[in-house]
Amino acid sequence: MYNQISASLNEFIDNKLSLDAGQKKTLRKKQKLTLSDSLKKGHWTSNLCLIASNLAKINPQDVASALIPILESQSEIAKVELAGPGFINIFLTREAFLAQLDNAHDDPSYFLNSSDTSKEKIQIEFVSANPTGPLHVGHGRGAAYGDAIGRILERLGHEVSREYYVNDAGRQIDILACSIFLRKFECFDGDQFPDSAYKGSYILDIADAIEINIGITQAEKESLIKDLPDENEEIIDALIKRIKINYSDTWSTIRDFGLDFVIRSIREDLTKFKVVFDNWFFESSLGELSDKKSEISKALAKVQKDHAYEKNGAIWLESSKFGDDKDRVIIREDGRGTYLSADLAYHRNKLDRGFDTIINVWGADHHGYIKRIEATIEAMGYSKKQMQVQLVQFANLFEDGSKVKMSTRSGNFYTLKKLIDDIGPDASRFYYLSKQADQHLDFDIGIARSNSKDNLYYYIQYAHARISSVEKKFLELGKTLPEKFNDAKFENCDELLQIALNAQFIVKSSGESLQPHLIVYYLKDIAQNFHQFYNNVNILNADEEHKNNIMRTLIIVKSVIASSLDLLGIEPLESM
RNA sequence: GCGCCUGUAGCUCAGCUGGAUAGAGCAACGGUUUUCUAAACCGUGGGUCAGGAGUUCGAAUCUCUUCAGGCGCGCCA
Repeated sequence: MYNQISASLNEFIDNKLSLDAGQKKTLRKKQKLTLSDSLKKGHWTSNLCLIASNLAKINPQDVASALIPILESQSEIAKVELAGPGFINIFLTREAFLAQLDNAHDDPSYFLNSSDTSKEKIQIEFVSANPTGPLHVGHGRGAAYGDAIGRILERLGHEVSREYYVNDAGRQIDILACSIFLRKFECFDGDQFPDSAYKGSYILDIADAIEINIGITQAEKESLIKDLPDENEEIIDALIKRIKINYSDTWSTIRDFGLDFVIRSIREDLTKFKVVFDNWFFESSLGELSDKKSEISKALAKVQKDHAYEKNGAIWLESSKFGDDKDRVIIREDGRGTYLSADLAYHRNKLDRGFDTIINVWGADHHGYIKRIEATIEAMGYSKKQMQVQLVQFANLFEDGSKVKMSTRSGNFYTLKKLIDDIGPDASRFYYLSKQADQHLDFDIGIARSNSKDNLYYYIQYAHARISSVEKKFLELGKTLPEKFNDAKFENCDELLQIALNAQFIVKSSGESLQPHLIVYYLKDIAQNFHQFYNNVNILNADEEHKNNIMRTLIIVKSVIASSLDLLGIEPLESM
């Protein structure tokens, strides 16, 4: 019906209104046909008359009086009313209303038109946490978000590739290797261990796990930690340098082992969280700047030719010419590349892989980096419109009303694994997704864990479980579940069905805006309406002639809840 | 200083490509179980949508401004 009414409205605009071409175009774009939010306003609502009257400076009633007879002549439409400031409320016949539901249930894209389902190749890069330690609860939000928009975009017909960018080159990895080395050979007494090294207990686990035949003597240890600089960051750099020079074989063994260990544990945590990546892209695969044939060298050479210059011994990218606030160093004075240079090569690699759109999910603290990377993309000759950055804000964890303290420095932080073990992957995902991603989230573990009525997650699951239970009992009576609505006049289901119809529109707008929280709120809405219905209608004891439509309603609501939860990566519960 | 984000009921938040009386959950108070799961439902109270100005037939929504809060502004990653 949506497409049919839309077509009638567009035809009306084209043929029956005296507007110029530009106005008609505006009108077609601005007019909206939406599901009415209350059945008192009919089944469908259009604002066409309001917009048209605005453009043509005529009374909305005059537009309506021309439009209404056209709509009412259609056999599926029972009546059309002009209401409020100029809305058109369309009331369908019962047969047409119920037919929409059967159709939408059979075809999950029933209300989407062809332009909505045009296939795009979309890449989503998310999490991408540095492989220097376990994922913490902050990463969990990005993981839940990236995976959910992936599922939503797939539902809308797009081809989605999920990627994790592994920063396995650079200083932090050196710090990781150094930290393991120091623990492995117990170079420091417990409280002397440098603050600038990673102090988390996982470093000890890695040190325990690694098997190295050679050891180092007490004298060697002493000389290693002798005459260290005063400043924290300098201490770790000095240690790295000394170990690399004196123990190069052991260093690379430890480095490779540690990196592999951390990446494996990250992957395990994500798998537990039901987030699976199609591709793990290693920064190291871009090669070294010293190798002229490496991918990073080639990428840099390309921009260097036209959009870079030398200043103070470093090579600068003219990013300010492409919208950045200032120019940026891509090759340092000492000849090493910057983080941006690797990222530049990485983005070139991604864009060359033929995606229509690449989506970068970043922590919100990186928002200052957006202009820079956009400028880099433009400088390389691509369009920044191909890339979309989605920011994810930090999540604050609360327990019993007080904030859970987290200190990354000391290694004393709340890990994602702990959260999943605590409340399960599904409830975690649900709460992560319960608020717009780019805004601060207060995540109350106490509530998420509780069986109390303020736990919204269970409120929704309970609706699904209740329907499952009724279905089971219905089948136990030896009946079969209906596959269509019949023509019964029973209308108690209609409010609930009207909401069920909205599912496809919610998925569409949540995909277009990349906002999964719209689905969370929709789930709350439909669950609430179901619970009301359940309390009002004694389902299994209802009149036989009504029972068909009631059961059909429940099947549809259950399927809408299940498929909406699926978009969030959550398994519906059959019983509670 | 510059840039981005936020300010809606006591609390946590929806609503923001302008539209019909501003919503929900929790908290408070009062009800509902001989009946399919009471992790539910019903009812009552609660708002100058931070303040001000502007655009419009119409503003929580758009523009400007003030105030309050968060974040970012490296030859770090």
